[in-house]
Amino acid sequence: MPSSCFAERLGDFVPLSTGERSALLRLEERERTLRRGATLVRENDPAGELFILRSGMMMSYVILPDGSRQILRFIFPGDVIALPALVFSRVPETVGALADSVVCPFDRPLMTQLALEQPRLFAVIVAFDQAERAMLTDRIAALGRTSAKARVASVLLDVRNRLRRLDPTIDNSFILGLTQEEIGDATGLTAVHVNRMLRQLEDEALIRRDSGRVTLLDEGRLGRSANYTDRLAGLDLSWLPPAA
Amino acid sequence: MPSSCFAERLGDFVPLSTGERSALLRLEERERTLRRGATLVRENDPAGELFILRSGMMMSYVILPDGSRQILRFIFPGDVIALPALVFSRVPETVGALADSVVCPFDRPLMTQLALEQPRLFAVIVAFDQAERAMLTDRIAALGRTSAKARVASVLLDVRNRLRRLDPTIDNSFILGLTQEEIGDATGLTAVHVNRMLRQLEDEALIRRDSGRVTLLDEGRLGRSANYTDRLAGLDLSWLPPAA
DNA sequence: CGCACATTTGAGATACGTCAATCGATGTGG
DNA sequence: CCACATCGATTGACGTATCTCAAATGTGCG
Repeated sequence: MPSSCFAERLGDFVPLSTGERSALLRLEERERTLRRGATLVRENDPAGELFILRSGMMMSYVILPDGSRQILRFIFPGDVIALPALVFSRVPETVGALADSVVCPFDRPLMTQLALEQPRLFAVIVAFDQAERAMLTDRIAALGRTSAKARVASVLLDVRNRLRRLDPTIDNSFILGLTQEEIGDATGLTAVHVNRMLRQLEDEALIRRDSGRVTLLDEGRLGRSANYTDRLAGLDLSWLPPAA
Repeated sequence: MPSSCFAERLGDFVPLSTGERSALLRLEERERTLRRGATLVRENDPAGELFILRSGMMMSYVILPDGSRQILRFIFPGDVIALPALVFSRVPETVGALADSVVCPFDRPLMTQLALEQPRLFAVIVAFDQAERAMLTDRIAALGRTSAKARVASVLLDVRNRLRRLDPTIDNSFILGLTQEEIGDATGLTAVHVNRMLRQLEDEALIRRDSGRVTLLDEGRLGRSANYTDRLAGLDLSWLPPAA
């Protein structure tokens, strides 16, 4: 059976039946390639397709009236893209590629069908969405009540943890893949100030940097100062009935 | 048939069958009363029950290590409380009462059962949750990229719109029901600065205030300066199959 | 080899926070 | 019914985290 990156990810958390796996495969029949910088869907576009990210790294963001950008989430392989498009007539967020990426587009009705015919599977998708919701609230707390340094640290930890989930090989050292301006747009800061915060983290021996590669030198202290929680690690799917 | 405030709310968006209404009623068989200031669930409590707010006004929030508080969302009658508890073993947010309130507690398995036996209904609940997700991302954008004045204005608009959905009588004048400290904890500001922003909004003839009552004097200008979107108004549930 | 873009650093401006005091409303015990 | 405590709103003076503007220094890519 061909592999579904979505099924692989869900399978890390709950066992999936053959029927469920093949239902998931139907979501990944097509492919589209995006170069870094490309836009997949634009805010206010009529909602048409949903996507699953197969490889690369993407982000969703909004542009405010004054032209500034707020990045809402980083998107990694196995994530569902534009789930909100399921319930809005116009998509509420722009989605763009942070690195060369491959997505699998599928039509909204396919997800509806899955909701009605594979309720267990749909419940798993909802569970992941809740984990993501928790990440959004963490970000709200970070933006509202933590320092610039903490917010930058939290982005570093977040990206590292998401990358490690895809490649358990990754330890404390990884390629960030974000410009300082992108970090700033995610944390509500200026690129200039992000730079100063990175330098400070480096001066305090919390991280090391060379040419795009970041090494976390004291993860414990970093995590505490950033008030960081890995939400995917806290998921509890034991309430799901066994696979059909 | 007795009324379910949850069914009433969903019924504003999609027609519900008799069977669906009675399934929803099972979620509201019990009641618990809370006084203003009372805590319903506390962050890190083991996840047990979910709730539907029947009357009053509540909030969810987190307390950061330095003792500061970030309010994540305001909760109004008909809202599901602690949905994240469905998928986490420990609840990620504290929920407390902003006004004397009545909630209907129900056990997690009841929601699971609903997910599996009433997929259409569950899809509606997911849709509402997506609307709420959009409100969270709006708040992220507000915290990250808008001025203190805009954030305060956006809270005013948000509360007014939510209240109006419950009582269409409400026009531009309403009882806010929040202290300035609570507004600050929602917007990432200090109570002192919230006060100054309210005064500025008043000086600019955007709002009027007397003793807890707020009147929006220029909703258009207020909405633009706050970059506010009513997410519930943008919901599109036409993709749902007809009621069983 | 040169151009676009990201990073880095400095100097000065500002939005928002902190601290502190006053005032009014509400409630409570004596 | 009053004295007093409490809590929220208000305002002023001052401190500081972060932004803005500007220029220099890399750095990958055609």
